[in-house]
Amino acid sequence: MARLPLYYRALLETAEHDVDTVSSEHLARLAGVNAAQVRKDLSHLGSYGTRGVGYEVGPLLREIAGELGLTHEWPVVIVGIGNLGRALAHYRGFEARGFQVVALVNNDPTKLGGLVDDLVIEGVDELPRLARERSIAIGIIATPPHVAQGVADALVAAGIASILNFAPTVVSVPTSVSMRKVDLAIELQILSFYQHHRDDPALPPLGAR
Amino acid sequence: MARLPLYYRALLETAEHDVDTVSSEHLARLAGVNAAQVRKDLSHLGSYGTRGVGYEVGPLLREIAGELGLTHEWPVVIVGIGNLGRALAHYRGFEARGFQVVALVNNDPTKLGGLVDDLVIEGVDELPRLARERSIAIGIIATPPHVAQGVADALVAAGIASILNFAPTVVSVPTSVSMRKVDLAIELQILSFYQHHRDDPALPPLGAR
DNA sequence: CGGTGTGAAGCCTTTCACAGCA
DNA sequence: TGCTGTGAAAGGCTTCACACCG
Repeated sequence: MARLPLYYRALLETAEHDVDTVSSEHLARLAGVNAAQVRKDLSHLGSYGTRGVGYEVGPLLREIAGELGLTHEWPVVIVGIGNLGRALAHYRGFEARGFQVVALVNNDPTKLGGLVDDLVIEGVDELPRLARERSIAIGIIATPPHVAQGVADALVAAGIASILNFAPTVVSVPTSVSMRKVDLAIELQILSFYQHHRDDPALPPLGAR
Repeated sequence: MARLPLYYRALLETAEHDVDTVSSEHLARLAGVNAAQVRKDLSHLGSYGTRGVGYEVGPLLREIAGELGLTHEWPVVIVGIGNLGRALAHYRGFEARGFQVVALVNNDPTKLGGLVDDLVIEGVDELPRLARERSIAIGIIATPPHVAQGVADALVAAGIASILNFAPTVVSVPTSVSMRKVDLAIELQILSFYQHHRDDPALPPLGAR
């Protein structure tokens, strides 16, 4: 159900335009997917559509928010306060979507105790306490690759079971933990691959990618 | 072939350890995928393995680098110099992988002409000239969502056919252009979804995700 | 033997097509 | 009539299993 957030965003936009009903086709265009897929996805949530009319924006928004667990704030810790970590700490898009950065962790002694906005940078060994005191459920790894596995282990040991990993390395976690990866260099390499194979007849047309 | 960069990174690591032969199983562990998959993927590049022995690290590395188009530097332009854009401009992981940020673009008049490292921030209308003079093939969009579509159009008009989009909105480009998306809020929402449905028996076990 | 290369099976996701309801 | 909800078909990707080779 990785598409629910897309529908959610699309519905928020339509709600802003004071539209209170959308067809699967309209929603599909906004989310950039197929209309049949929208209907199938939404049917899994129960019947929120009216045949011949479409879906009611308000109720559907509430249903999806509930499904995604967006009815309350999620406290987040960022580990690794380099360029990327600092940028993520400042990123407005998180709070707008219900995620609040409540702790910063970095083991570099020169940064320890420093401030980013109102947050003190703390050591990795403070993770268990921070996680407990601030009810942290999500950790973001923005460290160099060679310490990422250790950080992941520390997050797991602190009871944080959802991890977003920006470090360009393979990190393994217990199956009870969910982890998502964002690897910027790999994204560029994939672009480079297609750029390099432009006009390669053996490749599927670009529209299909 | 979105896994080639993973193999590439894994092979670089083994090369550092002065190992010159790897089995598909070893490579699979390093890349975090299935061994059969490694063999199938690599067989598409031709036969670089020796039965009973494994794959020769050096030749395989060169072959993959060639396939990914990593034999030369790729000049990159970053559009949108907010927190994220600035962090990306500083990000070391790009240059280490053959991508060089050669231009910064931002339309905010208060930032125009400013410097980030040695690069001058230029206006969007300079894109065609920059793309031509600096042979830019890849553009990164790190703007707020409401201007992302316009920026994408400008990139395409400037002849840039590979785009990495960080703006949290759906952007459409001609089928001749390849675009990849990284949406940080959506990644967190997906984590939130699984966190919210933890212990939900209707869901597949976490290991399968 | 050990490990690659690969047909075939299995699985999961997407798309089609249309019945059925407002 | 218009659009949802959904079985069935199609397609793509992953995994298995094993023949074959060094």
